[in-house]
Amino acid sequence: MSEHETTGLRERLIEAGVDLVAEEGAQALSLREIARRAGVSHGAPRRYFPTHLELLSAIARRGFADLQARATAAVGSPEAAVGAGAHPRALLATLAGVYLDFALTRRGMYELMFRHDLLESNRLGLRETSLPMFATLVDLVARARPGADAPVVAGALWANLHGIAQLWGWGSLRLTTGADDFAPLLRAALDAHLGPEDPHAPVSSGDPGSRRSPEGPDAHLGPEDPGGRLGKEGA
Amino acid sequence: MSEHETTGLRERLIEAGVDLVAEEGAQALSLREIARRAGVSHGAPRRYFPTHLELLSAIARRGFADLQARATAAVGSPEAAVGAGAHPRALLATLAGVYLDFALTRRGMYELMFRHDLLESNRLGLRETSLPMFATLVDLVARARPGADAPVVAGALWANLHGIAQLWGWGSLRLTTGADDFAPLLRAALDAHLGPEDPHAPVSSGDPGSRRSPEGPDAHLGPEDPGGRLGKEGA
DNA sequence: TCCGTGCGTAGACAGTGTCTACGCACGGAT
DNA sequence: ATCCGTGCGTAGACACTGTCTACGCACGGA
Repeated sequence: MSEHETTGLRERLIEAGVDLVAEEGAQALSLREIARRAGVSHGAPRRYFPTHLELLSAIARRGFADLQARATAAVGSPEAAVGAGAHPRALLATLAGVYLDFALTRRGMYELMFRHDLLESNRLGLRETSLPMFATLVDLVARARPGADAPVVAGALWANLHGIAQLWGWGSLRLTTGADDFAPLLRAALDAHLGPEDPHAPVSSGDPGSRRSPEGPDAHLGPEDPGGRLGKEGA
Repeated sequence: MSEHETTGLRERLIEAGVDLVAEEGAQALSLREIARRAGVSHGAPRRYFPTHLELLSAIARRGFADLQARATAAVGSPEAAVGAGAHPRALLATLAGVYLDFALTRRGMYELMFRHDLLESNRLGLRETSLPMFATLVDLVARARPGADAPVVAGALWANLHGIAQLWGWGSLRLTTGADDFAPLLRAALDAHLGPEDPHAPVSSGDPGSRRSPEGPDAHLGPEDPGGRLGKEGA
């Protein structure tokens, strides 16, 4: 109650939740703890979020927006990027790297985003928040594999990324594959769904250095970072 | 306290949990509700399971054993099956179908099995319970794609199945792909990781009827059902 | 017969989400 | 200038949860 409370309580609650899930994980997001962090009593959130799930959904929406911002910062608009000479395969590798990097660095937020028992995924446009990123995924897949059923391939690829993120996140894939990095799994998934290597790529076919794009995707979003105001890193 | 309580309380608690998760879902698995179902007081489970997570882990272990039993019932030992003339690609399709069928019919149990925050995944050999099935997966992948890095490809394929199971389970993939069945996604994943179609398959290449194996995997485990004593379907 | 030990009961405690009643301060109308 | 109403946060209650601890009861061996 002492600091700069120029912003409304609703926003403060969401930001407290974003901070809390980043620090303590998804299971620490109790209604009362969020209220404590925001400096209000446990009954206060009810004025803005009638139920616990709605508050968690608002927090998760920030995560979706954050991920979306990172994606567009990395690959930009697909038409513009492809028109500028970028290859869809490389853009997809970058996008997949951004996705896995998000899932494995912001683990609590990613876990919350896919805990559908904690979210009201059906209402409130929460599901629609992840649709634009999937649309760009479909677009890039359609360009990378012109003959295929793009939505199905994109869905299978998304499922593969999600599965790698989760199974790698808690160590199952590290145990079974013996690898100490998720890069080979990502490579395998991309090669599987998009073809082994870009066959008629005029530049990257003879350039082995371009293969490290799935390993170091953050090089694309370091300087600009237009999604900084979403998470806690912008406050 | 009235019925046939010849079995010990430990077993009764696990079976009550298996029933409960099948009927009400994973979030209904409270310690006190399981005790209520077993007809004992809320403090009784503590004698056998020092903490809630250990009881949940025991229940999840039943799920892993159940899935494993269905898998071996469907494809049997890989060496024997392949030796008997079966093709690894078809066996993998059957195995994947069994996996997805399990995940989508026993949804509560599958959710519990991969809620690592509810399980003590690191101890107690719970993680080892899923290793033999992954070993057969690696074996079949090694036979289906001799040149590839089998553990990595098998890991990526497993992640793909897991992702499809989860994303399809709560409707995301149905929304994005527009399909009303997960079969095209499963086809896409198998084609991606194992090659588009078995190139030198002498039988199934011209037989479109063999393609329905991912859609109807239970035909393999109807009669024998060696895993019947695991879940509630055997009691 | 007595004792000890295994096993389940019962109550307490802190914590949770939800609901309800209560205040308090601010702004417009009289 | 006074009064009222309404928005907003407080505080307490309720049922429920997981964990801990003390108790009792029945059964088997000495």
